[in-house]
Amino acid sequence: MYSSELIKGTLKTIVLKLLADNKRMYGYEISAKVKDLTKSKIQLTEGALYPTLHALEADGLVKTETEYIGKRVRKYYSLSTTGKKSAKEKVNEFADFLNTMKFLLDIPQVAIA
Amino acid sequence: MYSSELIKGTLKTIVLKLLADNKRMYGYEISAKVKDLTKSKIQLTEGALYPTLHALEADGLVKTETEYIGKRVRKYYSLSTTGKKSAKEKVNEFADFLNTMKFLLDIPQVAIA
DNA sequence: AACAATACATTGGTATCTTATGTATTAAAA
DNA sequence: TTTTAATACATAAGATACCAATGTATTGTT
Repeated sequence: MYSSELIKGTLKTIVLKLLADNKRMYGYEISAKVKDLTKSKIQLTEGALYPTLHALEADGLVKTETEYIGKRVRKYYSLSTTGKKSAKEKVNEFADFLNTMKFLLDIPQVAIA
Repeated sequence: MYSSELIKGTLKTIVLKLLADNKRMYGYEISAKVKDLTKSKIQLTEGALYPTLHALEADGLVKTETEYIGKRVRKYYSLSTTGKKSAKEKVNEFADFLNTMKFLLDIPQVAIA
């Protein structure tokens, strides 16, 4: 787990990227996927995730379809056309930022785990 | 310039790293150095920088000496023993975070500029 | 029967930033 | 020479994005 400030500003990028790769996902699935992919180093809290998903929807970047699994509701999110464009932009911007920070903090190349 | 969310949570790490490399620096110098090193991609605002420096001082991570250049005041910051330790930890944590994000966002290796 | 996991959501609080404003000195440009 | 830009500090108000806590309800596991 990283100190909480670090995650700030990356949540939307993470969500958009996952949706770009997976076509449609629901909230709980997104948080589980992130936890899994990061070996629990990043764990999205519900208080952060759901408001973010709602904001993405309000901005027209994602659309939703609600389904019932038995009696339990499940809300699927998928990227709109604008969302697909935004996903690429956000990931590219982060890639650029990553390189800038690596240079600024003099961080050496690390082998891919 | 990156969208403002991205920078969030990185300011302390940047300041500590610069002080680790330069022994002592003053506020204006820090912001100028960051702007220079990042080709203006990261520009620290005064409203963010000065409160951060004061917080680092309050936490005992940096110490200060005030000097006068003519009639103009200049406040130098340098790392305390705790600050040196903290600088290494923060940079290491951020390096780890960058690798996690690189994997999560599927960002390819980029040639060093 | 009780607990953990699944699945949604909201509220209150905090940290961290941006924007704007303020003061003052010094150097450069018009 | 006067005005603008750069140097150098600082604070206040407001926005944003998050965390922690709480809530509801269903389903699977012990």
